[in-house]
Amino acid sequence: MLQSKLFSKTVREVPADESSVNAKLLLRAGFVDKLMAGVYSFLPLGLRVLKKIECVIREEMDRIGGQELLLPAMHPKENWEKTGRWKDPGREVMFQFAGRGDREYGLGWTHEEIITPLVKKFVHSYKDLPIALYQIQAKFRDEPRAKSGLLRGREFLMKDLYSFHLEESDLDEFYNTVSLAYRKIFERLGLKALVVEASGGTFSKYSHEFQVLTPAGEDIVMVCENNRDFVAINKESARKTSLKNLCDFAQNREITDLEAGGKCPKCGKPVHAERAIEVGNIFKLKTKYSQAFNLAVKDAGGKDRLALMGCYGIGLGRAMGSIVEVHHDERGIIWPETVAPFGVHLVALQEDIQVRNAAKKLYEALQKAGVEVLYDDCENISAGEKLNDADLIGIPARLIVSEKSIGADSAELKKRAENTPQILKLKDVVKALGGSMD
RNA sequence: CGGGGUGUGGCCCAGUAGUCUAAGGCGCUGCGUUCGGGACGCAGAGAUCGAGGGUGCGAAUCCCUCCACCCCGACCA
Repeated sequence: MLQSKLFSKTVREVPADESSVNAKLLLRAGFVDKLMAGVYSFLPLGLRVLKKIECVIREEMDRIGGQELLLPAMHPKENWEKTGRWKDPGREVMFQFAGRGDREYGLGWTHEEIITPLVKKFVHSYKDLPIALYQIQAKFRDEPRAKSGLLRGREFLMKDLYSFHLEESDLDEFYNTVSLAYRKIFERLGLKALVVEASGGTFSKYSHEFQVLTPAGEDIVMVCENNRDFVAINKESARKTSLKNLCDFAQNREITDLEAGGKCPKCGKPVHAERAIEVGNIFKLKTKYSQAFNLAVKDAGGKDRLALMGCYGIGLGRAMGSIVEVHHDERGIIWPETVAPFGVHLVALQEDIQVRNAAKKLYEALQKAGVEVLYDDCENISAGEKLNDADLIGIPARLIVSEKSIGADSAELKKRAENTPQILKLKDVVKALGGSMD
């Protein structure tokens, strides 16, 4: 991609009304635009990141046997009346409106009311179970207070997976499988997630949240200092703690009666209170919705049995915002390679014709080699400005071509998070970036 | 929904004891000079001062109502 053709531009001034790190950086760097509180447009740069996140999630969902589908965003009132959620909590969180002939509709803020009757149409026998269906789609929630940039929105992309089982043991096993898949997803996204016991809220009593520790978070989690994930997150304590005897205790403050400094009920070590953002969660719904829609299947003995359900969500925009909260410095974003909008940022530092030619050659060679490259070919822009923009945008690898480097028949390859560049001969650049010349 | 804050060209803002050509910076357009960490000169374009109402000869500025955005709290898969 030629940067001179890129739709969005970086801006120098911090947006007036934003204080969250992710909002400031994503807006300044041109990844997103705010339409209103909690509702954002994803610009070309931001959409690339969102798609990368989507891709990671899709891969892991497919890997555990999930089948992707796409449900409607607009729902008829009737489905929601079946579960009683048109009034409560529908009245608070659901955008509801009337169409032609006063027929009432709502925008989906979750999809149990749609997926359950859908599954009922196709699944009649225990032989059809288990089944796991997921979608990646916009959710709408009339939040009392949208806030913190992408972290809490009124319209946001979410991956929601629903599973259906005959036996409880099968639900339990799949719940576990999803939990492991989620760990993998967040790891791939560059997010160190803590698995936390939580209340099921309006959904169920059985749930776990995947929490990323950050001061930007809105939850407080109580975590045992010997917690496996917590130890892994805090590298310092990891060195001190032996890897044996690790604990798995962590609870959302909403459901715990522990206080900071209290003793872990599992291992007796002190418990810490940490601020965190919930990037994913998993629930066992059991028969709550299969009952409402009478989703029953014949078991091997010919008897009708209600399907057992689980549901599992990840907010993509929230994940993106969380990544920025965790991966940035005073200069800008530092994207993990897995979600960076481009693999490398090629910067031609001067107007000099030799520099231009060398940069253009590199650009073409890299593209040919399958490397995603953003080429800053902008003219009449000072070196400092280009470098600052590159820092802000945060592509993890940067390739600088300049009068200096060209004299040595080389380019500088620099990691976004590091200061010292690696000097490479032009012919070796493509290889260094993981491409090959043919 | 309670509390606090803010609304002035695309962006950041000055101006709020009332005087009408609303200041500056960024960005944008043109010309020239620059070119390794946010360059410079000259010349330009661009504003229903959040909205509606009111009081004045006169309102960005005073009064009333409303709206939006941000933050804290409540709430929250």
